[in-house]
Amino acid sequence: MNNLRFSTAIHILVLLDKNQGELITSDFIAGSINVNPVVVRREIKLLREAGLIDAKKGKIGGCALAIDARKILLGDLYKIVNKENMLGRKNQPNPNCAVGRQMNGRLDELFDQTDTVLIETLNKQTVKDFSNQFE
Amino acid sequence: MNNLRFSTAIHILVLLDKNQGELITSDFIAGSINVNPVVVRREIKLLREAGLIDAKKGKIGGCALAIDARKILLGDLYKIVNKENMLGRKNQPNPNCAVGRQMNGRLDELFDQTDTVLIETLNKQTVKDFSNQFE
DNA sequence: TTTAATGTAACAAATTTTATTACATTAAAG
DNA sequence: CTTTAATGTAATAAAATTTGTTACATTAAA
Repeated sequence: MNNLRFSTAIHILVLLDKNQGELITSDFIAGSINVNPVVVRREIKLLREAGLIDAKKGKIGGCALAIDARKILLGDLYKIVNKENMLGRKNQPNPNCAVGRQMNGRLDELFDQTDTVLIETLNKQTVKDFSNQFE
Repeated sequence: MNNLRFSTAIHILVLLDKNQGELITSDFIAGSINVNPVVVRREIKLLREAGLIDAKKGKIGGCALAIDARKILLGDLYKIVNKENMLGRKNQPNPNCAVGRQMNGRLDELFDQTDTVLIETLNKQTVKDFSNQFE
């Protein structure tokens, strides 16, 4: 997770929460985050596919929350923007070594356990909880 | 944490635990992990600086655990090999936007909390616990 | 003195991440 | 029905990160 995806996604959702009832453009969002609008639209695509956001095309288009920010858990958001294990990747160890042969099986268990704890922890907070911290 | 560092480091420590009393070379370790020996030595450097490993130079050199594997917590290991936030990096938002201006402060809190929980979770297991899973 | 190891710097290659350009599509408004 | 302003997305470029490799200095045993 050495990227900007979680930060970008939560920034988008906070902006939409703070502007409920309006349609917000990706250019406006990009201006707040300070990244390229296409990067924002790529992130919005994922959030849309996950059912968090609705987008309207055409003139006077833009996007808005599809569900209440109180229903969006941060762990769910994390899962949308990150498909990898938190503890990173695995090597492809030597199968002729007893340790090497067993390593990835053990790491898979550890990685799964760790990801589960992380997501459960994040799920204790909603986007609304996070957004409410902003004045 | 989109890299091989944690997997590589724990692989090294398991090998050393499984070969207590011997000096193990970075070439042997590299053969088990299936990576370049210099990559192994780079990781060993960190583990050495953290006091987990001793290395002996010269002919019949190699490395060994400096402390008992039962004293090495996985959370401590994680901190040695990863200096970034688990949830990734932060943008440099627009300070002229009310949300953008506050975003990184809020993310810092969330990121710190999350890292703390992860590390505490990992600290429930030692390298020995992990190593004992290997036949 | 030779040999086999660590230690590390310097650089190359590969992969991942982000930025940019271009353009098709959509829908409102004149 | 044409213009305008937005999304949607593909293709590519650029930047940054990660891993691999080469080279060589240093160390210590034989």
